[in-house]
Amino acid sequence: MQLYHHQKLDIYNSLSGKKEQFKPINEGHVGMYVCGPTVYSNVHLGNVRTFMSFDMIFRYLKHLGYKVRYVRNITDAGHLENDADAGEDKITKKARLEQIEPMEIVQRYTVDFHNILNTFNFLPPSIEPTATGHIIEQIELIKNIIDNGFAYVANGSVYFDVHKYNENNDYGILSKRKLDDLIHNTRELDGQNDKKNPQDFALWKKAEPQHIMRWPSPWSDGFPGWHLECTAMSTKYLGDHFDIHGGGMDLKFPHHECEIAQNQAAKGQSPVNYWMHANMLQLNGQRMSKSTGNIVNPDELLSGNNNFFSKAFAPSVIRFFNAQAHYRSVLDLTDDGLLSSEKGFYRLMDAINLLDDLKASETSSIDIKSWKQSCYDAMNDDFNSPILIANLFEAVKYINQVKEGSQTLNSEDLSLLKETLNVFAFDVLGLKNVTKTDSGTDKLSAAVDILIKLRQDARANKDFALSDKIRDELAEAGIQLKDGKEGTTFSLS
RNA sequence: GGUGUCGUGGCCGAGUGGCUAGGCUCAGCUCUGCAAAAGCUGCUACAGCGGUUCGAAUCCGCUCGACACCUCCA
Repeated sequence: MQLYHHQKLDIYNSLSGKKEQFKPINEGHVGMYVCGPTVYSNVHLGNVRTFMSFDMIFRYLKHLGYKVRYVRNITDAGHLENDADAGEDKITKKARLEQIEPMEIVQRYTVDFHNILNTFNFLPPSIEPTATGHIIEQIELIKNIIDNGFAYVANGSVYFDVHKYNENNDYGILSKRKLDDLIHNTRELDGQNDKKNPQDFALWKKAEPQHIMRWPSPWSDGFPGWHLECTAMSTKYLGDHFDIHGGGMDLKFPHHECEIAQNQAAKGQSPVNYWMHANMLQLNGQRMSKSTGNIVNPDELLSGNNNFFSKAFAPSVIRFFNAQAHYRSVLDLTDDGLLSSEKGFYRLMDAINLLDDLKASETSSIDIKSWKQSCYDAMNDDFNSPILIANLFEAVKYINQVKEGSQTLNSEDLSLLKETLNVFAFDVLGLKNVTKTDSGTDKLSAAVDILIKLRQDARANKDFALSDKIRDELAEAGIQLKDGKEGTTFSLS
């Protein structure tokens, strides 16, 4: 009996604007697609936040017992930068500047992306397809859309006919826009001469002579339009209709709106049951942006090598910080915020590490079973990780109280508490148990234990000058002693 | 200009038509030789102005403000 049979999960669906009970198309199986990065530069920290949220969602679905196929693509084909650039795409442009092959750029930043995600303890997706590996599928899709009358060829390029589509379909169903409003509010842009209407978007773009990335097609040597790859790859691996599609809030329009239109036009059905959108990450109250300099890269955040933060932060601290906000809320990255999360994170880890030392009693004075269910209730409510964390801190209180002797747990509840904490802190939230003590070596802790013993002896002899000297000098060296009822422990600061 | 999200205590950040979110900070107490750590206690907020209601921070309207999208962006 899998957990999902008795844990009722609600998901906020951007399509309906409501929380809905999650019911997969095939019982026990979940198909989830998340729009991945464009690998033409180092991965953006905001991008990392989005993937971190979906990593947590992936982890929780798996924990519930679902067999999840999680597809997250790599966009390596290059998107049109803008129409004024006459078809030159971002990847080509960067390659030209650095005098190397486009695929060399792609390779470099794909490796960077994976390194960063590994550092943050991400689970790998089930499939990580690349856009360049699915050119044939994209061409086939375009043929379907043309055959069904929703696209037209113009000067070697193919465009999706939004106005035609909107006659019997709702272009704007996801982003809650009206085509009429779009018509009245679209700016005049150059280089759109081939399009019938400015709202139309490219399915295939003819390559200019200087364009290096190009593939043959029935219409021209060129490259696919930038919404098409996700339709091609999601349906190839998850089917024409699948459970969950995720991405950043800013992809809702036009990207995801176009995916719906493409799928509807090519396959006659809307592709996705549950659309999920993660919110933006800000830096000191402002959007991150290269042009204003208000930006920090993931590796700069981890190394402390930046102008925004007072110190380096461990990957798990950043994960914890992220999980303290709901995935649908804007999160503001600040030094104060990270520092306070860091303290809380280590307090949680210290408590978890105390578990093995706790002594079981005959009876329990705390209702661990209902505490455990409240952890599930939090996650079942649209993956509410902040409430989950509030519950984890309840457990911190329990652990410390049992240690102090003001509460008791029997051995059954003690192992249930331990098991549940491990599940949520490590399996679901993806934290790593990096305690301050763990950062030392066995030899260090043996040495500190000797000093602790010497200090005990000094205290027993009322030689407080010596005992305080040991304590204070260790503190100066970054080793903090903690006196408890059961003896003295230490942590590194 | 259009569309959408939102505005919570010293800070961060959940939630919700009547019942303590949680974290960090701060104060007091317990423990301690003194501290630290840990525990306990306290600090009772929901932008402003109207309205609906027995009752609203939670629903509605307006005002102000923030953010996102509308143009590459997670």
